[in-house]
Amino acid sequence: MSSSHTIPKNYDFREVEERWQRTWRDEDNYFDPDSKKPRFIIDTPPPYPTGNFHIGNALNWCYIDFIARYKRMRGYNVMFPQGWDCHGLPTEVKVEEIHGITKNDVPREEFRRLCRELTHENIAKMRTTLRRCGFSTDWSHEYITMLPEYFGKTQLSFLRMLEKDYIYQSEHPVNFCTRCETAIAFAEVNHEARETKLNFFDFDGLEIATTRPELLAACVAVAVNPDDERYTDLVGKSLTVPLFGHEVSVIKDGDVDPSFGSGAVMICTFGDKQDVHWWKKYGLPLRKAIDRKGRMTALCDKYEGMTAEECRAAILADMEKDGILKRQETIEQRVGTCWRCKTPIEILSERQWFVRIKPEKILEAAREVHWYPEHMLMRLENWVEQMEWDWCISRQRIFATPIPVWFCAQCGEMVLPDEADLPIDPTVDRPKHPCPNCGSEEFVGEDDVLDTWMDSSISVLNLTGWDGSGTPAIFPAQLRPQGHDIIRTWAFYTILRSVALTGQRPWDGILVNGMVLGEDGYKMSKSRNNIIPPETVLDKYGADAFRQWGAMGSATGQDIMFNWKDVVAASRFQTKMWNIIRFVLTQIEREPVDEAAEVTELLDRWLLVKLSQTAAEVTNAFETYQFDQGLKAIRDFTRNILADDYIELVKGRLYSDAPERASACRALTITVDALCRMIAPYTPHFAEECWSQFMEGSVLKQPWVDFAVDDPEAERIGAHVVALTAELRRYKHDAGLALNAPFGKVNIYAPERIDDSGDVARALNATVAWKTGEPKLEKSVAGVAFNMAVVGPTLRKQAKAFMQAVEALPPEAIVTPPATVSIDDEEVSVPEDAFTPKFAFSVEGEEVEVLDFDEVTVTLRRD
RNA sequence: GGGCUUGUGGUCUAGUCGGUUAUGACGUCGCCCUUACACGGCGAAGAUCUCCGGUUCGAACCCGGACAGGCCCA
Repeated sequence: MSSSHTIPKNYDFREVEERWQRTWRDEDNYFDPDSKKPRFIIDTPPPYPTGNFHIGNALNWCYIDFIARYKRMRGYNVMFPQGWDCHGLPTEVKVEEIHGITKNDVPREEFRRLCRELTHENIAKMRTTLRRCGFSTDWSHEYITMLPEYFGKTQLSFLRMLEKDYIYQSEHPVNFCTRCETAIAFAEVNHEARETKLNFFDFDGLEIATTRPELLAACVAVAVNPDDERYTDLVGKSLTVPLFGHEVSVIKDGDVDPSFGSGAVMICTFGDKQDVHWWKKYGLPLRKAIDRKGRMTALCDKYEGMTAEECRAAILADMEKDGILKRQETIEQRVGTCWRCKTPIEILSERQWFVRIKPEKILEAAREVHWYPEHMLMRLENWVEQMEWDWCISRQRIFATPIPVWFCAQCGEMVLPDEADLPIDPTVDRPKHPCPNCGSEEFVGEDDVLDTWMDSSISVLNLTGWDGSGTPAIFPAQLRPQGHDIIRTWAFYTILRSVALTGQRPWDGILVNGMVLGEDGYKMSKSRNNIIPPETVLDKYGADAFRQWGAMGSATGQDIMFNWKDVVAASRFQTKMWNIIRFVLTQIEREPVDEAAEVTELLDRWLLVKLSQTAAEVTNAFETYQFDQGLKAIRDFTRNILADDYIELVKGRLYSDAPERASACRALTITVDALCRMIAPYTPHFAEECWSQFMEGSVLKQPWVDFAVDDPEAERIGAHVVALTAELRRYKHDAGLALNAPFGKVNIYAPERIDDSGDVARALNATVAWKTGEPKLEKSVAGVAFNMAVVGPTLRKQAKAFMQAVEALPPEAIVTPPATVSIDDEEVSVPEDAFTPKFAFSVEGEEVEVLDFDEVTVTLRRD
């Protein structure tokens, strides 16, 4: 116990949080590789370093921090790393914007340098926010994917998967953004609704409807539904493509929707995924009409060099001129767009690198992982089961991990670097050996780079120390926390890579959190102007209040609406608890407290029972990642049990000089100690500050509450006393009396002897006499109360009739139930505890009021 | 079009292996500045638990359907 001191009247979160953040040392949060403690490795998401830590990230980090702090207190060796997923288009675009250049204006390496520079600045800003939130990050396990030590591992993983035939290159249709000039994966394609024109035109005598006339030059077939009687004669015939003149044949396929457009569809390479499907199925020729920059190719004759949009207008104009354009309809269409720049994607056939997808193996591993909440697994299953193409991992960009491959300029042989030399940049570095096939020393470096997910999908391998020589000793990790928006990307790719490189699942569990919506209920976005940066909340109410909001906003896994009210409520709870701390402190400092004092009095024992139940509830909540329930249990206990019930009842005893006050002081000390520990994962600064008023050292380094009190007698009788007091106070209130007004004489008749140490009398400002047995009152039975939990299951269909029969019984029979009652001439036995009588009281002589409360009868005479 | 998910007082929300009076917060109203706290205390009002049907003695909860919202995807 610390010596007597003054505790500030108000809790100043600004001063307190800043002070503790200065006091804590990073080393305390380091994962210890030599430790004998059980491990708890968290595969934290590496955010994209935009410079702003989004409130959605912050929610995710709150969860992670709750877990990390809880697990440390439980004696685990916790790894809570911080990664940064640096590569990718957004930074390239930002650099182009800042410096007023395009990526081709400066040498490749210079452009990369500018990207790295910006990224470092952004990371620095975001680190500040992380620290302000009070996250217990393990800064010794920070990783930055753009640094050689990380992307060298990305390259190593690439080579390993290439060896295992998981990676191959091939020409295949891919999603391509012509603005970014790069291939992208399906996961990066968004779908947007747009209005467009459906154009009906004469195709060599057949009416065809298309939304993409600019692809006419790429037309390779016309398809109709086999059951469509309009076109049965045409199948197998050949038609001449208007404006271009090449011949295509008419095929039949059940996928053609006869009710859409004219029922005849032209297949082009490639208008959409369906075209790719048919193209493969029927082995159709390939006609490339659009190039990587979105310009029409030489195949398009006079339209060559136009953009797709210009070409569309030109072709429609020409059709009109030739009189073959019949009509146009406006329709709503869903178009795939680039996730980053919103440009409609094209499907181009390109030589690209792919990762083979082996659905069964991925699903097998995914099912070994424990999913919280469980149903999120289904999202992954649905995604995996409907995948049609392999994962396209090559990108035609600059700021990314280079694909570590050269090709022999003479014979085309693929040449790989020595693993010891990684990382390499094949556009700068040269192979150390001549071509093993032809001996040539002329090489062409691969200038494609890797999809950013190739970096981030080995985060857990990196953390566990994977070096290509097998499965790391501390693999798999214990937990992956992430949002449900990236299940089909980050979670999916990580499982895929883990299976490919180690043959195992990457983690024991995955905790999927919801999205943070704005106060208006919509996803936060610039256009809606509903973005709230975490810093705004930190400035106004502090990190601990923000963290409480994160815990309480909604059940884990559900989307959570940002809500200032909840933040305010959180900060008020801190004020409330702070005042409790002040109260307890003044009481225990009044006289030196004997640490060995025993908790002897009824209500003190009752408090400890409730505390013990709360501790069990909070522990269970942490174990199942139900952070809202844990904090709710703490708040309920603190406000209702501790403040409103207990302290109000024992105040009088504490103010007195009664020897029994030592028992209350002891109970309060134990309670405050446990509360500080339990709330520490949620509000570390606040918990430290409270703890430091009483105890030495840091609460964060204390073991988790290990507190179980089993005292059924105190629990039962204490509950009676508390409820009884509440009833009597309500009575006082209803009678228009102040709660501390003198109240006269109260006789309480309970079935057993109760010793409340005089607490009730002091709380009510009354003379209280506890008695056993029944008061000498005249009472009459006024009704009956049924215990449905007994009546229902026992009597089932007869329940209703039974209740009617009981109600019809004479009063004595309700007080002393008969063995049976008759229902429809049948004798039905009366189950135990099926009902209790409701009494009405009448008193002769002295005028006393009677309160009937459970098994307890109270008579009172007001002064 | 498909998958997942949600629908509870004015607002947001808890809850449900089916059981008497449905949780809490904010808001509203009334009383109270009681030696921790007015950022407080005590109390009140306010919900046919989205709708329809089914199972059941009994449904907010289980089943079927409808409607509406959200997310992900085609």
